[in-house]
Amino acid sequence: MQTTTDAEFSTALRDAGLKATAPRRSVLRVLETHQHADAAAIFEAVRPDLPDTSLQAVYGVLAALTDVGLVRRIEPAGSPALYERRIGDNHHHVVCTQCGAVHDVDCVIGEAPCLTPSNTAGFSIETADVTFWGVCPDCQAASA
Amino acid sequence: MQTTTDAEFSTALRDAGLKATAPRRSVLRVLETHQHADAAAIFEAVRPDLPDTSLQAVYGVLAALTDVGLVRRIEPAGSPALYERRIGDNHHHVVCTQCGAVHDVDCVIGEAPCLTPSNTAGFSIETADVTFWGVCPDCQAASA
DNA sequence: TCATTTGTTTTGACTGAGTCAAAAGAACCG
DNA sequence: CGGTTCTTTTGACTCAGTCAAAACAAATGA
Repeated sequence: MQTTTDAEFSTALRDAGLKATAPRRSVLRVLETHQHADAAAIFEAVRPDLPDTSLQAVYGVLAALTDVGLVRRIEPAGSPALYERRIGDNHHHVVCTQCGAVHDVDCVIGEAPCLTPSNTAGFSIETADVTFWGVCPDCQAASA
Repeated sequence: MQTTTDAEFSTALRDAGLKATAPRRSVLRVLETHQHADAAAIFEAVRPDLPDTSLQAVYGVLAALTDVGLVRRIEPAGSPALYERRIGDNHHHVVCTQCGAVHDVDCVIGEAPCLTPSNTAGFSIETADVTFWGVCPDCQAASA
């Protein structure tokens, strides 16, 4: 159980130029325990706290937090967008092709892997997404 | 202008275990010239040839072709699925963050880059998607 | 502390992309 | 050429997300 206080969340929000509101604090708190959650899951997790919150509000909060860089949005092919709070360390993700589970994967080689394509077709490259696809330990066990 | 014949497309389809039908040949032909096209664009390109074809048929054809490996499906975050016929060489893609243009990028280093994550969290890794994000030459020129 | 301004959240309608199922039709096999 | 199997068509439907306007709350400064 991590114990970031409401005051700390509020400070983080204000430092990012956002107003500190209950829905935003609540979403940040949910993201401490729910890694790689989609908007619907975050909404469900927030609801006990804030029963009057709507899914659309969660979308709005997530868009605001993503804009200022407090959360990161990932969109694996075939699933809805997922959000995570671990940011700034350029890590990647591995997705289970059977159950859809997502885990973090540290950088492949060195600090900024795969950021040096051989031919860039004239593009100025800014970032790279890397998504690994495989089978998670649970699904491996289930099929054995 | 590439000149794959209908007979050649038919053979390729049958070799893959599919029946050789007009919509499938037509989609394959469209993919020769339209790299990285989405289902709607393919549908439009196919329509002059086959006026009675529906978008749903195109979805069906693309799903069948993807299943047997004749085309590859990519899903950059924020755009609909794109399809391409260049397969089997493990290349990646660079997407323009401004206009959405997609170009191929050859493997970063060696033949199968980024396929060796440092910690796999117990997953058995099968493939890796790499998507680069940047600004294409046209958009660079437009903003200068 | 209160009023004002500005930024958020709520509400509800709407869109885009894609899936699903059943019926009609076309390819392949002998 | 006939029969079986695979495809395509048609149409309804779902899911994820966006958009706009009105109601509301947080920060600012008097």
